[in-house]
Amino acid sequence: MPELPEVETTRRGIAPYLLNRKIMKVVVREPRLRWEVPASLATELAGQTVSAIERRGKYLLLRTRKGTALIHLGMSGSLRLAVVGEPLKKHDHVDLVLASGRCLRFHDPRRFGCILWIEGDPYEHPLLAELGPEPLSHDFSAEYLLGKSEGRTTPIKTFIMDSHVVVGVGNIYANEALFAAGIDPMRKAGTMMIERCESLVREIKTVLDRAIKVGGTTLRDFVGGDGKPGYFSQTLQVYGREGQPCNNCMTPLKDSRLGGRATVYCPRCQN
DNA sequence: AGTGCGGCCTGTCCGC
DNA sequence: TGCGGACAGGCCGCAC
Repeated sequence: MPELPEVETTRRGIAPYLLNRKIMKVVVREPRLRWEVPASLATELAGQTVSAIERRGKYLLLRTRKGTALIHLGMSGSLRLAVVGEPLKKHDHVDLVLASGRCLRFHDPRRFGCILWIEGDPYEHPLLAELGPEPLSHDFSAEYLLGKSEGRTTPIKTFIMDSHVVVGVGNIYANEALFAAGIDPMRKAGTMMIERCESLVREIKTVLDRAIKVGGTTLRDFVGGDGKPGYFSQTLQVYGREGQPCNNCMTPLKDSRLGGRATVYCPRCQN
């Protein structure tokens, strides 16, 4: 389940091996991802040099002069640098082969991820054009959240997980940030006052920031390892702890479902 | 327009 | 021990 910190860690991990390097060949073993891998990916990306590796939300963009490979890791995807000829693991669906003798290997058991080929400005692509601000940017502020949430009746947790509001806040970090901010996940978004917006924005930034820093220590895993940096190394206060005592007040944590997602919170500390 | 839900997938876990 | 079913979740696309 790569969340934004994992995607950013992946970006940093693969960048040194891809930047200004030529993609010699693209091998698609299993095109049936969330969307079919287009034939144009192999025909157009082969022979191109990667000019930049960017991240927008949980999307990675491999930019070339001719176009952009847009990659999403979905729920179970990962990218790693394999040595060409290295035995394939189950669900190694796509290889981007480099001249160095390595290849960027896309692995995704559940196939919720995608790899698309975009020509023209990738940020005008429908998948990217309507996305909300980056959570770690100054555009994501208490004032922004207050304005955006006005009149909205959806629960605040569902709201902050909406990529059109702010990108990159997945279920785990939504639970953690709401606990840290002392906000009830079920609270209607439109009832948030500026002070609550301030603490929620602050905690979202803090939890993501911390996770990226932890991810940075596992960068070496992108070559020869399993390519899966983890948020599990950080202490989770509520996620997966339903029924256990709140670390703040010892009240048993409650769980419910919001938008079909596991939601865990402290009934005493969060309101 | 906003809200909520179905569907895509497979690995893991649980109960029988 | 083996088996089937529930569950997990990002995010689009649809229905209300």
